[in-house]
Amino acid sequence: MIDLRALRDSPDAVRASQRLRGEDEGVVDAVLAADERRRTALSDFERVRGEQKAHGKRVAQAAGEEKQALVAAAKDLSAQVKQLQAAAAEAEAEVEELLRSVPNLVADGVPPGGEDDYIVLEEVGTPRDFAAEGFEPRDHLELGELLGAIDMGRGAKVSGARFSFLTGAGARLELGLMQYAMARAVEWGFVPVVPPTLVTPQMMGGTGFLGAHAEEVYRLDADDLYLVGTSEVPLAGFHADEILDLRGGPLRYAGWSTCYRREAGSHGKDTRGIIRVHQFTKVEMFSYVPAAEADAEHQRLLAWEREVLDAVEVPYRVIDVAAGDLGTSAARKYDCEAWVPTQGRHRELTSTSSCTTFQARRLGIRERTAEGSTTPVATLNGTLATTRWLVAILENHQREDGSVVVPAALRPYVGLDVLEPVRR
RNA sequence: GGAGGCGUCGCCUAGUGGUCUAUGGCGCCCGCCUGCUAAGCGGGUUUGGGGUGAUACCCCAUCGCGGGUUCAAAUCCCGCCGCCUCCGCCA
Repeated sequence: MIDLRALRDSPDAVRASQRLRGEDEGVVDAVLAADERRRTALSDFERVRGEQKAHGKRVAQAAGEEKQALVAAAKDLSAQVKQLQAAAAEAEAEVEELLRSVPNLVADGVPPGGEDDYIVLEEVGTPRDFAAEGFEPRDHLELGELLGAIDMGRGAKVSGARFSFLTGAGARLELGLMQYAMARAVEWGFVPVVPPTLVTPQMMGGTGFLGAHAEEVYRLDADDLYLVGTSEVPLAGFHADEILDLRGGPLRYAGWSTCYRREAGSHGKDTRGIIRVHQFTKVEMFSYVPAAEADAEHQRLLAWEREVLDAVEVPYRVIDVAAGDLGTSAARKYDCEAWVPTQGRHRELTSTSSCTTFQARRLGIRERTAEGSTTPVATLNGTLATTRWLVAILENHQREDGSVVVPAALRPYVGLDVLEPVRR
């Protein structure tokens, strides 16, 4: 949720942000009008409520007939209070609802436009020239089947489309990758966390996932809980309604979790293999920092992502995501996309978002200021590893015989130097 | 799943319908006093919001959360959540 006071102060900044995102600007005037009504209604209620309280004290001290008369008058006041309170609550709710519908303010410098209007910041590494090496690369699923690592058929049998089994070398590679990412995060000072993956509507809404993309999340109707699509949700909720002490530096957590996504809007897209599945695992970084340090922390998260990408030795590029493709909560987002040889294009492996104070406002996460008051913190998140990374690792490190060389950094965690085809 | 108990400010705690502004202590902050770190004295110390874009002042809400009863609710009633004790069931 954006800052109501900031919207009052500079409505044009909010309008500009909405334009950049391709969203409705009219909401700004609607909020301003609703806020005006809210403040009037609140003043009315508070004035009469004050009268009622003062009157109540006189009732308490009176006795006999005098008391009877005072109670009669109190009934009238009580009726008024009830009505004014309801009106104030309604006005309050209206502002709240409108304000919640506004996505985060886009940061300065974010490229305008939609999904295809990203800016490439940097390209790292060089794709292998398989033609020069004299063989046609196999795609990740073909390799996965050769290696006994990925089983989509049985995934579909047991759970339906877009579900897979990782078996043998596939399971070892996945677990090794996650362990490696987690070990690095711990080395950088992150607190490792295994969070719950079922969360309340408050947490899902507070992190911004029940807005435009609500149809992407699984909901358990019987329990009114949601399955998280990322551990960002429980890691943000971890400190909900708390006042943090950030004088000693940012609070950083690295969550490992299974993630669930309905992929409702992507029918027919990436149906082969494990590029886009309903369930995968992920190691996610999450930082709580003073609002003024958000940009600096964002750069640090990006740098840490790149360290792990470098360690798995796949070519990748860094993009600055355009305004129209930011999530509800993000003010700025950088993605790292790995080269996938058989697709001849880059695919997202990591994504780091600065949510500035947007999530913190909704979730009530503040810090104590030097003056003694409280102020919302900034929250940021970034990917350190996901199941999708297996796609890039398998394809980029394959050999002509179908074996796959495990990146050196992962070998101690995977327990294998080379993944070999299995006999059937 | 069943029975009982509990939930008050950072911590502990008093408070069974109105009696001043929810007690009191610890801790913490400010000041005074004091011949070193102690003691004593005085004041302050939840959070959110409104007046109001204000470090002062005034007001409203806030006693786990949400409803209800009442002129009036921390207090009475209902639902939910959490913790503790016990019972049952289960990996």
